[in-house]
Amino acid sequence: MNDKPIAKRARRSSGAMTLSDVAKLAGVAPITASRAINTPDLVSPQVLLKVQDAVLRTGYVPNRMAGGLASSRSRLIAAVVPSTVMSVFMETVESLNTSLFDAGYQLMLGQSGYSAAREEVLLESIIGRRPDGIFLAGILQPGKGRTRLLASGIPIVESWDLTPTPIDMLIGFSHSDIGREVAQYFMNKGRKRFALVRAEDERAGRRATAFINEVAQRGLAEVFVVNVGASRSIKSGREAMLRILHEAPEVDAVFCSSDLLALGVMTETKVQGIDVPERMAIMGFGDMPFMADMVPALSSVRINGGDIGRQAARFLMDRAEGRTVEPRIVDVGFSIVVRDSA
Amino acid sequence: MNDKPIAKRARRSSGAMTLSDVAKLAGVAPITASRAINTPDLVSPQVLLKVQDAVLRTGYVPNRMAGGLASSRSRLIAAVVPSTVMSVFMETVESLNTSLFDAGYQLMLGQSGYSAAREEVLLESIIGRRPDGIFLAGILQPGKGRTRLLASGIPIVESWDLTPTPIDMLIGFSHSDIGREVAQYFMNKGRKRFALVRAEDERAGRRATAFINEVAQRGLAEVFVVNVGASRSIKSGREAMLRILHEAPEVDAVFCSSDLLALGVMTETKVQGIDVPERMAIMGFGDMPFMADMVPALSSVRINGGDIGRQAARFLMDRAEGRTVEPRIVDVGFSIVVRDSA
DNA sequence: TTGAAAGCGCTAACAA
DNA sequence: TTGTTAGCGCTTTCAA
Repeated sequence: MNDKPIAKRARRSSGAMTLSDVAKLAGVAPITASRAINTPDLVSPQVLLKVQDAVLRTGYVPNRMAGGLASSRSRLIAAVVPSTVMSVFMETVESLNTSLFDAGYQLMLGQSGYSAAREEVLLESIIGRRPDGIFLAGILQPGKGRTRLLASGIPIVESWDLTPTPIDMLIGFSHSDIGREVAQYFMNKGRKRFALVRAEDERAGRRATAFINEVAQRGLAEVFVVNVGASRSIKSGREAMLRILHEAPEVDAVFCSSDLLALGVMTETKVQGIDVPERMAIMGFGDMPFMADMVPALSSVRINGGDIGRQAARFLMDRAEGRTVEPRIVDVGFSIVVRDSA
Repeated sequence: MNDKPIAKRARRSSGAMTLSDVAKLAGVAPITASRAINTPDLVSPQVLLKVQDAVLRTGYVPNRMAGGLASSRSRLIAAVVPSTVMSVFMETVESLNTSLFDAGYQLMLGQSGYSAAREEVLLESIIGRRPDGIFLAGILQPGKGRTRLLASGIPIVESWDLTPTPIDMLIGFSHSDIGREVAQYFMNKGRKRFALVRAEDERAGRRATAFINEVAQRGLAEVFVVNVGASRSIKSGREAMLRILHEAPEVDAVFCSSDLLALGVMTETKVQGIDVPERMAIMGFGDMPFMADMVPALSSVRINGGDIGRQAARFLMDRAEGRTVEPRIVDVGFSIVVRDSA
């Protein structure tokens, strides 16, 4: 359907309506049409009407690439997440997207896919779009990507963790605190022998370490750890539970690094006829929306992902619009949601 | 110092490195630097080296807004989905994103949030970015949005459904066929009395209607329908099962409009001590990644979402790069994945 | 193989 | 309140 321009002279217009077309139709200068559209208060009512009419009649949609180039403001925000399917970050992305959209910004989504090399290419291609801000699910480790980001001067929100040295802004929580508090919770409930089912993930590692240390401090037996690698599935959780049952049968409480793993652990206890929580307490991480409705309902560590997204949107837009942001580091905390399983 | 009589205006450069900076450093014209970066084959090896060196030394990242404006090619693809959390579309978005990224495109993500008004604003703001293509999760109903999209001339892929009149390209499957085949499957297994647990959703409606018609054609008792409205949760599924048990206790097979609903239905059967599948067969829709690992494993209708994303990416890029796409309508079909629950 | 010129469509800066 | 002018940073066109 798209016909190529068969012009002899070098016309390379895209063919879409432009601001000049609208201005001509309204009988004003392009800049006046621009004002009528973007800052209607600065324009007389008559002109406003004429321009609005012209916009309607032409079906004009402003070209934001041109606008962005001229104003150095793209009204684009980029978000980088490891994955988008069944990911604990999507609640944050959704609320970020909604907040942004309501304020006239758009969201570009990048997947780093848990690969550092890919992340670096991604970051470069994001910078190329000159977004007004970048949201990172996680903290960027020192390296080329971090250096480039720093050099770009683009407002950045890192998240989902705490560090004294963020690139720019940070909205997160302490993984060590989580590990410690879950261990305390279990011990206060009288649990004696613990297992950890965790994915190969740096943050999960810190929760695990804090959990293990806390248990050690109270002089209880060593924590039995199952590392399921990259596979965060229910299936891995089931296999992990099987290993626990065989290799550390006296375990009476399991802390999992994700809800899906916890669901797998719980599924396997059911299959093996083990009572939850009487014989085995189970705690997940992430509190996916439906964990409350499982039977037994899964206890989990809840992160308010929606809140992180909203705050990130505000930070980023504040900075994009020249306002200063204080504080630059926000700890949103977490909560242990106690349900049937623990 | 300034010997020119005419005062210079304030610069409004963004401050970032530009192609001219690189060109100057390399001792060539900007256009030559551009060629060295974008079409290295058209440039002599010596020039290539000098430019690459200059890029490295300046940390230059091309401004894609400027490039897009000049070339009318944004290398941006937009995707519109109703929701991003626990959504059956995310597998498609993820594969779309990956395919696109590997070919040098980027993805903008829009959420329509099941609201037509919001969708229209979204579509307009998407068009403003002049993306090289748009992916729609679903089929766009006639209206202002559809008209605008048609007028924009942007390549479009609609999906997840079939229609003889797509805006442009279409990758989908038949919801009626699904309803019919699931009914047949149940009946062939000797089931006699059916229930439908469905969300308020047009496509779920068509699956339901086809299911009901097929059952009626075989002269079996009327299908008991529970419409859970907008709430696609496990909780709704549990409540629906409760209603079925009270109001239509002879039901021996349930077809749900989503896996989450099916999971809820299955959870409630367990609570009520009802044998699955002996006494009650359950079939979901969507085949979420972990349904296979539940106990009992949930039977479901599987859509190859990854394939839809990959094909959509190819279609969109083909069109963006001036190739013609045939066929414009692709039926990717579906499969009934038989596991324990049915 | 390289370059000069002329925009792409818009807005910042300045002027009236 | 409205308009003129000059770019934003890049690529297309045309020419050498």
